[in-house]
Formats: sequence, C-alpha cells, structure tokens
Amino acid sequence: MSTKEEKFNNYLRAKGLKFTPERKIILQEVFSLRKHFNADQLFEKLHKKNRQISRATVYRSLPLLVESGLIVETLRCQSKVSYEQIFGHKHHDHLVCIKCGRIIEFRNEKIEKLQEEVCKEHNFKAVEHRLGIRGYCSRCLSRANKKSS
Amino acid sequence: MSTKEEKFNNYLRAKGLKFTPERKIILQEVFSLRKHFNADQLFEKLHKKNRQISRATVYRSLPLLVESGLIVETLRCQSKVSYEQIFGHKHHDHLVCIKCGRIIEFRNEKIEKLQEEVCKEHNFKAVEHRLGIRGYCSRCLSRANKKSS
DNA sequence: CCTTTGTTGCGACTGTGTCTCAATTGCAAT
DNA sequence: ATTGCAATTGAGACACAGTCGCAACAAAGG
Ligand SMILES: [Mn+2]
Ligand SMILES: [Mn+2]
Ligand SMILES: [Zn+2]
Ligand SMILES: [Zn+2]
Repeated sequence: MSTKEEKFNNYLRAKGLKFTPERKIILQEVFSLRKHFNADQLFEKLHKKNRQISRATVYRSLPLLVESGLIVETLRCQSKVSYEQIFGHKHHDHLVCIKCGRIIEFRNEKIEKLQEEVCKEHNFKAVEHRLGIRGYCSRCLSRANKKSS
Repeated sequence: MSTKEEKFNNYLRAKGLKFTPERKIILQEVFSLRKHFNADQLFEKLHKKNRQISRATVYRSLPLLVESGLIVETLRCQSKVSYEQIFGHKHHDHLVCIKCGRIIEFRNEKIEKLQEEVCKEHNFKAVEHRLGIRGYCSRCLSRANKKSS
C-alpha cells in the first residue's frame, strides 16, 4: 500500500468495484491539481486536456476517492464542495480570507489534543473534523492600512 | 440595545432599510424556532401559521439577520445552509453524529484561546470560525455495542 | 398630494449535484 | 476464445437550494 494507485485499487477491489481507465485518469489529474479544487474545476481541466470523461463520472468518482482515504472534502466555497489531497499530506485546518480568498493552512497539536478531550467528555467517537477561521489575511490588512494612512 | 427587535431595527435604520411587518414576523419566528434551522424550514413554519410571506422574502431576510448579529450561519447539512440564534446565546462549536444526526454543542475556552494565537502568528484578523467534529454520538455507540454482544 | 426609495410576491432562472437508462466494458468462469 | 454478468460509462433529464427581474405596493418626507 505505497502508491496512491495501489491504495485506490485496493479500495475498489475490496468493494467489488473496478479500477477503470476513467478512474485512473481522474486519480492522476486530482493529484496533479493544486491542493484545493472542486468537481467542475477537475472536469474542466480534464476537458481541456481532451480526456473525454463525462461530468457524471467525475462527480461519481470523487466520493470514491474520499472513501478510499486519498482525498477529503474540506471547505465549502460559495456553495461548491471543495476537496484536497490527503495522501502524503498531513491533516491541517484553514484560515480563509474573506476578502481575497487566500487559504492559509495551519496545524496546531494542542487544538487537536483538546478536541480529543472534548470528544472523550461526551463519549463521542470522532471520525473527522473541520476547523475554518474566516477573516482578513495579512496582505489584505496591510493594504487596508496603507489606504487609510 | 436590549431586545432583539431593537437590535434589528437599529441595524436596518443604519443601512437605510425598513423594519417591515414581514421582517418583524420573520424575526419572531426565527427566535421561536428550535436552535438549528434552515430557510425552508422557516418558510414552512410561517406557511403553516398562515403568515403569507414569500419564499424570496424569507431568503432575503436571513442575510439581514446575520448581518445584524442576531443569527449566524452554522453547519451545512446536506447542502442546505443552517442557521442558529446567537442573540442571548454564547458562541460554541458542534459535535455532529453522522448516524442519527444529533448535534451536541460544546464550548472550550482553551481551543478558543489557541485559535487566537494561531491568528496572531499569521497576522490574520479573525471574524468568525466554525469547528465541527463529525463522528458517532454516545447513544449510537452504545446501541452498536448492544447489537454486537 | 407627489416623489423617492425600499419592499414584496411571483415566477422564471441559475448552478450544483444526482439520477435514469441504454450501450459498453472488464473480468472471471467456462 | 467465448460467454455471462455485474459494474461502468456518457448523455441528458432532473431535483432542488438559492437568486433575480419586475411590476405593484408601502413608507416617509416635502
Ligand atoms: Mn488545506
Ligand atoms: Mn449550535
Ligand atoms: Zn486576503
Ligand atoms: Zn447518534
């Protein structure tokens, strides 16, 4: 279980599904994309590269990639579900600039630990979590300062 | 600025908007509803009570209530935006059971503080944040245990 | 009373995401 | 290699939350 292809294949086989050429291409493309992407961005990218894969197939494949543990659903940007790779990346949370859209990733062990404690207190078995902090990034703040001075 | 009516009215006036009868009714209904609700639930409730308020008006009013600081957009449950009151309630985060849908609210000061630190490190000015932990609640876990024994 | 500006309801529209279905493919057993 | 069969695909229709355009309406001020 070292490469992403193997991992995806194993997942599919275990569920009686097939590692089709379409799924192979989608897998490749997902991992050549920038970190945060959504279904239609992926579809567009494939379309431009003349890989004839239907929109339905793209939409159908993403949940499989999530289930197999290769990608994860992250933020919802303006009503679109956004994904990012987790194979080879470790978990992190996000700061999202509501002015320029910049996404800053961070990881804070203490917060992660405290979440575990909260779950224990409530006898809750966590599967995943998402922490998103929305506000203004440093660039947007300094630009705002320059203007007002 | 004590009652929610005053707060909403102040917000509206300040923006040159009006505290219309429809908005008054919507405000009342929002605060008589259970904590987490979405736009169409609110519309249905009003409809059943024979308050003739159009769907568009409901959808147009919710962002105003958010802007005025009376409610907040929380989780997105199955592609629907979900809101909850914050006037008279303090901020908290959520444990969401992916089996039964139960929502458990919690507040952890340490996590809140650590988030502030993270923001400071990145020169990020937070406006709001959302932490949602998805998993299995105590009830669903104990039911699963009973079955397997 | 008249004008201005915001508001409402209605229904048409948009955009994500899902589903149906006939045709095709992959795969394993003959 | 051939067959049988479930899984898969593409195309387009569909579902549905949310938005928009517009004409009629209401509040407020002169
Ligand atoms: Mn990320
Ligand atoms: Mn809550
Ligand atoms: Zn920014
Ligand atoms: Zn539960």
